[in-house]
Amino acid sequence: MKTLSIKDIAVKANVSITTVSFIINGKAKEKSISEAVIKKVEKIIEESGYKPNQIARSLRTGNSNIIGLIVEDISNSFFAKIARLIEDKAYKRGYKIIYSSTENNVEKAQELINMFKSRKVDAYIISPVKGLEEDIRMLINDNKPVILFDRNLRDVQANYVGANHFSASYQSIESFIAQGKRNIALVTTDIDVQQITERFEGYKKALLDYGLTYREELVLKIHFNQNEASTIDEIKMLFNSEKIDAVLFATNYLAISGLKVLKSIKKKIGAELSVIAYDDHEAFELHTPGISTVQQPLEEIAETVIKLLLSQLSSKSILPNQEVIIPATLIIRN
Amino acid sequence: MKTLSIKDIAVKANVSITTVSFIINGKAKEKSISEAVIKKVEKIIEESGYKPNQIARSLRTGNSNIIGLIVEDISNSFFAKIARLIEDKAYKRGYKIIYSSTENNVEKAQELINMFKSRKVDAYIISPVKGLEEDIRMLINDNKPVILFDRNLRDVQANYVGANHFSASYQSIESFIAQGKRNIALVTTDIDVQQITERFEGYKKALLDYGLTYREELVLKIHFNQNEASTIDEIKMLFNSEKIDAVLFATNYLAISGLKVLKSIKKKIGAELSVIAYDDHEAFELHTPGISTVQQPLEEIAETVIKLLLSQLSSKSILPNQEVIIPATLIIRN
DNA sequence: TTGATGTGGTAAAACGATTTACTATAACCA
DNA sequence: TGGTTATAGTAAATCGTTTTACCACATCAA
Repeated sequence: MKTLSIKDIAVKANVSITTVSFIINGKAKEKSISEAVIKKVEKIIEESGYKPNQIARSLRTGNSNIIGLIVEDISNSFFAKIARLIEDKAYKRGYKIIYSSTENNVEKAQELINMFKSRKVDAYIISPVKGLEEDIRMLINDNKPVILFDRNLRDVQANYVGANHFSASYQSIESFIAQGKRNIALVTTDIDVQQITERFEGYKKALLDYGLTYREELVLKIHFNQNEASTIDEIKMLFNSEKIDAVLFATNYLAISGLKVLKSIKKKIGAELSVIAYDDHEAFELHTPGISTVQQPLEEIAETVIKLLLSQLSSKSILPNQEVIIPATLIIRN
Repeated sequence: MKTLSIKDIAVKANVSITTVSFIINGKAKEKSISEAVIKKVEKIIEESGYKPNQIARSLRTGNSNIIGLIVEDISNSFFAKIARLIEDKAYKRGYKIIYSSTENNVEKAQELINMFKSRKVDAYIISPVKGLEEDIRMLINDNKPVILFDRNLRDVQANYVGANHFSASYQSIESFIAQGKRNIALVTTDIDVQQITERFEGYKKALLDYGLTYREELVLKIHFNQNEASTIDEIKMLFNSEKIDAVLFATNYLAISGLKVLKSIKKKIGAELSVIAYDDHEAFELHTPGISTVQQPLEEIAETVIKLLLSQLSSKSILPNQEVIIPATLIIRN
């Protein structure tokens, strides 16, 4: 069974292709097609189950009603949840989402952008990698709406939606200090994006503001792409070699590795050791005792991203870039 | 900056469009294009950064090098991980993946299939929903490779890759019985797909084989699309009204809700209550005590799916359907 | 009666590639 | 010599839409 084309419909209805096209695209009235013809054609379309070929349509119009979403790793629960929320919201507005993971790898990210470009996606939502600046600038030059989220790039002017990482991190450390903690460690990654450096800056600033000294040996920077076993080893070393009474994990997957370490070395979380994890995860709520976390407002981030994107898509002129910083909240559990 | 077309390259190189196309598609040799021309054109392509328009290409060739992946919910860690693995493997073979979630909703699933169809995806990987039989049959009639995974549909002949749910569930119950448990509950969902019914059958069969009676009031079927709060309420009721010394949760998200309940009603997991969760999750390893789980071999499932798919894609003739059942393993933790 | 305006529609170009069928010349060889 | 084959390449059709420019006829106002 060959798939039907607009031509088949035109033949069946005994009208021109043009007429069918106008009807499909809701331009019938405006193009003064009679009510009778509209009805007839619509009936035939309905009965035959004809669906326009989106590829042909995209080729002609240059757009696709598709939004490309590029994240670091779709299997990370933070991104998976954001992706799902964005997908839902976009879907309701008639846009489809296609997504892919960069694995924090510039080349892969560039390839993805190229793939999306050659598929003529209408807009991009990107959680960027350092090194992608030029590619993103080209998209913007091309007049494609681009929204960065989760992490910003200093050297590129674009729309951005993200949490206030500095202040969330600062508050976390403040809360440790309020509990009387003095030996506060930070386990973070070595990826050089604003989101991560801000968390680091917040940590540092809070220490200094409260008269504590910043000690390099209490900060562990895990190499991004390494396997979990090595991460666990490094964290284990940190805990074995330093006296630590509080620790902030800068990402949820680091916190998970960290909790595994604590479990294995039988270090109890509680009075003698406080833990805060960045980005919530089911495991933290269920953990005994509950693990305090910095919660990013996923729903709000997704909604803001989509809103920004749609306003760009629907406006003829180029809108000024917006940076939306949404507060993250510290959830204390125990 | 307008994007370049094959015509621009042809003009620059002073050859015909045909020649450029042959070179791009590696058919230069076969079509006897001289080495000199090949070099020249390749240089120009390289320098100009020309990338073929995939939309035009798809329109002409009728395929897209894209595989459509349809899952229940991309934010569920099981699907997110499978998706990521499939994405990686497909990517290495030159295929891109686009994915979307059905939310276990037939209409949404149908819409997704239609969207993929009109984008001419080359093949489909589907974790199906009951009610999708006819749509899947149409894809197969259309000669598109289709692989079902995670769940099978009885009324449709297709390739299928999944774990041995019956036996995993049976073994879980066996292990409870070996520990001397007698009041064994099952918390499952009401979605009517083979995967879920098999888990239920395994539960039932094991009870009967070991001389225990199947008691309906120990089986809780949670309505699929309900919010977590109601789920928690129902599970709480189950634990409050029945004497239970072991429980099997048929999905990881149900187990997470269940663990929240146990935590809130302060029921300790251990000697007096054993728990097994279906599909692993970070939270289970970290939980104190560790939660035993049925682990599906994600890597193997993904690999099998892709292998099956690629063999279909590359074979001219239609291959017979295959059903690959992969054993799941019970991981005992405490 | 003429020019403008409205109504109801269509033919054909365009989007950017792939692919089929063709041409022109050279080389070969019997 | 002429017929065949190889070499090097191209023109044009095609995929399925959207959109521009146009046509034919009717109506209306001046």
